Amino acid sequence: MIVNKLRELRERKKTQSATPEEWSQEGLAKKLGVTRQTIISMEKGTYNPSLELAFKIARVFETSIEDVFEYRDDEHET
Amino acid sequence: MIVNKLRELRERKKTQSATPEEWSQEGLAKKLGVTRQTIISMEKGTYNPSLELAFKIARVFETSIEDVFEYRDDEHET
DNA sequence: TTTATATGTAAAGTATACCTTACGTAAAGT
DNA sequence: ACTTTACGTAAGGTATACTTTACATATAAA
Repeated sequence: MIVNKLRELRERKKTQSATPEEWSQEGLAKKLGVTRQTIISMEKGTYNPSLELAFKIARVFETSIEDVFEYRDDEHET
Repeated sequence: MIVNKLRELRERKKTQSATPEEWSQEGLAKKLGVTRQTIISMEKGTYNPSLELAFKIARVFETSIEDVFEYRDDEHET
């Protein structure tokens, strides 16, 4: 299973940025070229991004994929 | 677009391993819990893995996602 | 009270990751 | 010659990432 720090990273950017609207869900969606629904679902953990989107996210937050997303083995794997 | 070093990494493991069969396409597929078709398609570049599979791959090759996969912007993006 | 901004939910559709099965080829060993 | 191992291709199916549209709620500002 994959957990992410998306909301945390976004909120941090929002408070630190001179233009917080850039870091609303909608602003982030625009930066990434996806819809707001996609951001919501990822923040909720409803689904995981594709590898390509994960790369874009890491780039936007100026960090690595491994810093945004964490992979944990579940004991119940198929 | 995403490019990967899968084939290269797999071949290296194959020659360096005491048990090269482990690192055939089929052997790798078993390690990752996917089918051989999935390995073939990724090595060919036909499709990109999910983030979860990318994590598993990095783990199996004892390295990072960024070391296995590279993200390049194309000029022609939607 | 009205308007704008940010967040959330739901449902139906499209694109693609991944699976299953089946067949083809080439090399190496018996 | 035949068997095994590794690699490849093709086609149809399932799961899920992502889209589109529409509606709802809370807050802050006019």
